[in-house]
Amino acid sequence: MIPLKYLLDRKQDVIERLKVKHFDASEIVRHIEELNNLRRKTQAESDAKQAELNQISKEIGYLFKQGNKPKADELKHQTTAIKQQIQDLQQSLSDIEVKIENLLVLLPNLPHQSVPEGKGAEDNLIVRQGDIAAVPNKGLPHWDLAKKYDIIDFELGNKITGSGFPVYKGKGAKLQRALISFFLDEAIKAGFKEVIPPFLVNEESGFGTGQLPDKEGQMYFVQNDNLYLIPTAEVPVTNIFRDTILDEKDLPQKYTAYTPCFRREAGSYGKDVRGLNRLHQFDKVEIVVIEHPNRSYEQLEQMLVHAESLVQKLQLPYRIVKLCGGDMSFASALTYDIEVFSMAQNRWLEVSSVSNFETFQANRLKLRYRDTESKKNLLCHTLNGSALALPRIVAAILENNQTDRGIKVPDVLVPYTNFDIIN
RNA sequence: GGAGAGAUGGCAGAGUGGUCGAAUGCGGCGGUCUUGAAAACCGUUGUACCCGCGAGGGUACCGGGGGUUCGAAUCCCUCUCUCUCCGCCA
Repeated sequence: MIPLKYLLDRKQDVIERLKVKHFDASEIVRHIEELNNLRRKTQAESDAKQAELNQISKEIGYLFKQGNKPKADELKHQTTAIKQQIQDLQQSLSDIEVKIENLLVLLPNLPHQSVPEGKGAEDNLIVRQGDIAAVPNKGLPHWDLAKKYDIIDFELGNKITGSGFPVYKGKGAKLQRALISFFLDEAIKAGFKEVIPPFLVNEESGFGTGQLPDKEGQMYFVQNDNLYLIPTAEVPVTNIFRDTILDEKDLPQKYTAYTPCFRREAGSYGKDVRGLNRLHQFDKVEIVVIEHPNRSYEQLEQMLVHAESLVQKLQLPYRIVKLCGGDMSFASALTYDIEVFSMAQNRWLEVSSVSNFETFQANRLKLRYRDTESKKNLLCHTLNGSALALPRIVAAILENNQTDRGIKVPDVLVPYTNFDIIN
């Protein structure tokens, strides 16, 4: 959510920048400005009436002490009308505030200056690309390999739960565990603190990171207890810092967490959902950083380098793209995707998304730091990235490492799996 | 799940209807003293919003929401959470 003050201080700039995300904000901004003027006027009136009532109440107390009951009773009568006025003003004030809030949440985050123009994925900017020459020419897609070596059972998952909930078996299960441990260990080496958060969150947390109110349909909801299954560790981990004021010297806060992720993925179909490409439940190691606004873009680059180092160590062919305005998420100011190439599917698979949200989440979270110089509480910047999501990494490993003898396990994983071939 | 107790500022902890945004202690910050540090002493120390160029003024907030009252941290209702005991349980 864009902070109200920021928005009103630079209306024209906001409207211009949101055009990069193909969002026309002019009507909403105009409406918000109107409502805000009304809000200020209403609060001023309400405060004045309150002050008046407080004054009278003090006098009544004083008169009672003096035993001047008649005078006190006389004053009491005056308060009836004032109280009614206050109640009415308070009611309009809260109505106005709700209206402003409802409009503010409609505005996507402002894209960073460097975000390229564009409609969709085809307009993303390729930042750098690894070597894909070494990728074997042809081979089986991972869903065939999974069956051949009996390591991932999609049918069985269908029976137990439904599509998109695979069962990992034998070396397939061990490979999951190995990847999780490897990713966590690498994150810890890079200075991230490991946490295991809850896998269900309440409504406040969903709102804090921006899943609620309008991406409700993407999350599984437990009605009896009013809880949501997390779609990513970003939600519980970032919410560690909800309603928090940090010391400036405590920035950055760098966290990593492994969690399963649950996504309803309503509306997906076709080749996108084949095999491991898009699941309802999958595993991911996430990195989350709370950073000083002056350093958040530097931090974003470091996080990208960290995620990139993982695909390098796994020796997977990859590229990094900077998302264009049309392909970016609602809450992000700048996003890099890391994609690995699968020759068997002949396509790029997104395995990581690293974003800077600037103050967009922090504003909702009320996550601030105390500025040493001004002594003011200012909004932090929040960032997060996958490091990494497992399913497509597994898909790429299976597809790109297939040999006549079986699937070759990447060297860095062997200490974790204790086997070097899946056959 | 049943019974009881509780929730106050960064922390501890007083406050049971009026001058309480809240005693006191600790912590933090600034200063005096000191070669330096500690101790001691003095001062200062919550958040948000509104008005104002500013100085400054106003309003709200004592777990959340609602109520009683001229006036609520204090009384009532309700929700949430914590603790103790009992039950159940990996």
